[in-house]
Amino acid sequence: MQSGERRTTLADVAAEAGVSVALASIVMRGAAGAGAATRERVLEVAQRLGYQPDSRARLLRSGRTRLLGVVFDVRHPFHVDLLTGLYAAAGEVGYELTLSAVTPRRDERTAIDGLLQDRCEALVLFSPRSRTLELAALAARMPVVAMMRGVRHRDVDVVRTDDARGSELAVDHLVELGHRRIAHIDGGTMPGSAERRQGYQRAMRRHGLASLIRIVPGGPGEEDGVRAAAALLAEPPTAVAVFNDLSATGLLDVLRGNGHEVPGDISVVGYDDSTFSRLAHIDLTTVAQDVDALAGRAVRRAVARIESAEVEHREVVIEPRLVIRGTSGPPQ
Amino acid sequence: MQSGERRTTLADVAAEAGVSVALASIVMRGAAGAGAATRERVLEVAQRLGYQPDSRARLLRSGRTRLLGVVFDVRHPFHVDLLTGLYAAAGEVGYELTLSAVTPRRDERTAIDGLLQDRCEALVLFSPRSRTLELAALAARMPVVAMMRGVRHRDVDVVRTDDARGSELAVDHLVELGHRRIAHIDGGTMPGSAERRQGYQRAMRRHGLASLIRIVPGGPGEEDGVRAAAALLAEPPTAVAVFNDLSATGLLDVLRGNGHEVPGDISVVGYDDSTFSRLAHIDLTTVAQDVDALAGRAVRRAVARIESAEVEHREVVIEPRLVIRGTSGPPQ
DNA sequence: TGCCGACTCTAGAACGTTCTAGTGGCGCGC
DNA sequence: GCGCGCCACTAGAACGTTCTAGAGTCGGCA
Repeated sequence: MQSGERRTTLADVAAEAGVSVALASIVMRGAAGAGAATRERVLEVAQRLGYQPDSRARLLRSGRTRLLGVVFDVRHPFHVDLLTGLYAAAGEVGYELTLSAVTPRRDERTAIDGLLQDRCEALVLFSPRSRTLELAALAARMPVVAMMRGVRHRDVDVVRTDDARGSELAVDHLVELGHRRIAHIDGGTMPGSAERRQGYQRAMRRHGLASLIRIVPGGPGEEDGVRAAAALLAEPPTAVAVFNDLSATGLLDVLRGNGHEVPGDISVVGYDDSTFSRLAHIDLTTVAQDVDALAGRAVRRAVARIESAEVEHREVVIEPRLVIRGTSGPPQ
Repeated sequence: MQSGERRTTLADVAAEAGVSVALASIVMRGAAGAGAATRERVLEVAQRLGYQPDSRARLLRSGRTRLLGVVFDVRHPFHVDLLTGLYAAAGEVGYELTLSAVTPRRDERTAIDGLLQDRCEALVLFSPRSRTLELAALAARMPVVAMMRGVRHRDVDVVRTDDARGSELAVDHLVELGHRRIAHIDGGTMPGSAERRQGYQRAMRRHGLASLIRIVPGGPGEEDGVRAAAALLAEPPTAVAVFNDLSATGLLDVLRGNGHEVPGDISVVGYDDSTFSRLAHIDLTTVAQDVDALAGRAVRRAVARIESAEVEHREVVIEPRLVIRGTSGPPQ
């Protein structure tokens, strides 16, 4: 049905309105240089014919796409939360987003390649797993903003939460409640894992608890929390700061399943403040990343690079915030 | 930095390889009509110059985009799960996906408009909230596949789970366990809500429990489950079939908070088998939608319409499957 | 009256690709 | 030795826009 009739083009509108294509273009773009009467007439005709500009042709000619490519991972609840902020931030500066998802069956390389063909003007990567070298190669071609991960390369911009500080907030909170034997389940090879681990260590030392430092290998998924819980329970601490909310959920489950009260016997603090951690049913004390700040800074940074403005600092670090809910309390 | 040097185009490759642009195009597309030696040489040059085809120009000329537009809602965990399947299904038939998200601050209309400019060849809408009339208007322009929602219009294709059957599965399971006083928390105005409600009613009648039918108004979110729980607890049933997993989670929380054992005092069955319902911590008995089947059928249907193949049935209905986990058991 | 500037409008090139319609050369069969 | 078909390849138009350069018109002012 739609295959037969060609879509209406600018030429159709121009012909119908009795003006040149160029003038019709001017009107459609809202550019200066068209009389009021003509403008109105062209718009009326466009409306009537159901004209929709062809962004491909438009962008082919103008060389600009005003498109930001975003790579996110469907498995990270936090990524999905962040998308909301990113759409809003991009809209404010007149840019569009084009999304490419990493899924269990679609890796980051594929996701990025998909975007490159779209000719977006900058790349925003959520927690990229790619090696610094690969990111640098990308950055040589177009502005690249890495989020939630530090990248040591002068061409790659970074917008992230102060993860070390986040971990410290968690530990400070637990110490304040009276805990001393506080363990940390880390994020394995995930971006941000090292920082959160170091923040934990630093805070423990600051509180004179260096000898009680205990780090259990973990990862980003619920199953990682489950596995870490097993290791932990041989000699249970009174509190645990976990790499992220998902892993914390896995831990919580094992704890409760084994008859440990939370927070009565053990307090648990997550990281990310993902939507599901807010579920009253989980009610997880957690370290919140400031979604709007992260999104806003990332977009503004990408745009600044596109428009080749001077940029002050390559790395933007956002303060985290502790959200106290039901899984943390004083030790017995 | 990237602004100075123009990106390498097909003409550059052709010049460097000493062939015409047309021939270079043939090689890059892998089309027939180029000698083996030439083919190899052109590919080598393209590789060396880091040539990336410009999809805009390519598609502008060929009129094809091989692009499927997908509208999903970041708030629905199930949508995100479904994306995984959709990417895989699209890849198999040589199509790409372009995503547009609905967020709390970006409505469906905006999401769809964004895609229209991308010139995708068909639209796949996850649980669309738009009125049938609007969907029909879209469908007049391009193939439209509505997922997880029935649409009564001959131009709109539908791929959905047999939601009535899903509800029946839930009720059958509960009856089999010995329950009789089974309530239903519905999904309000959500797509699929009416079908799931009717399935519940039908199953109750089939089991001779017509007089015990009890429908509590709900919705898709956790907060809807919380609200419904309040209404329910005035006179608690022994089991509840809930519109979806998120709402069920809200219900679960209130039940446990009020000292009701699950499944001891009350059994709860959700719907969707979203990733988080699998969290051991929630461990929700639920009705699973077949993600791969849904995704596969939706993509194949969209492609069939694009290539204007004859299509047998406008509506594809997938069988749901009951997943028994820890929130359902026999009544006391 | 003549000139200038402002304003509205237009013709045609350009963007990077694909597609159509060829050209030229070579081998083969008669 | 000629015609034919096939293969490798090419020139140039086409896609739907935007942009550049310039043309025409009109009013105001010296």
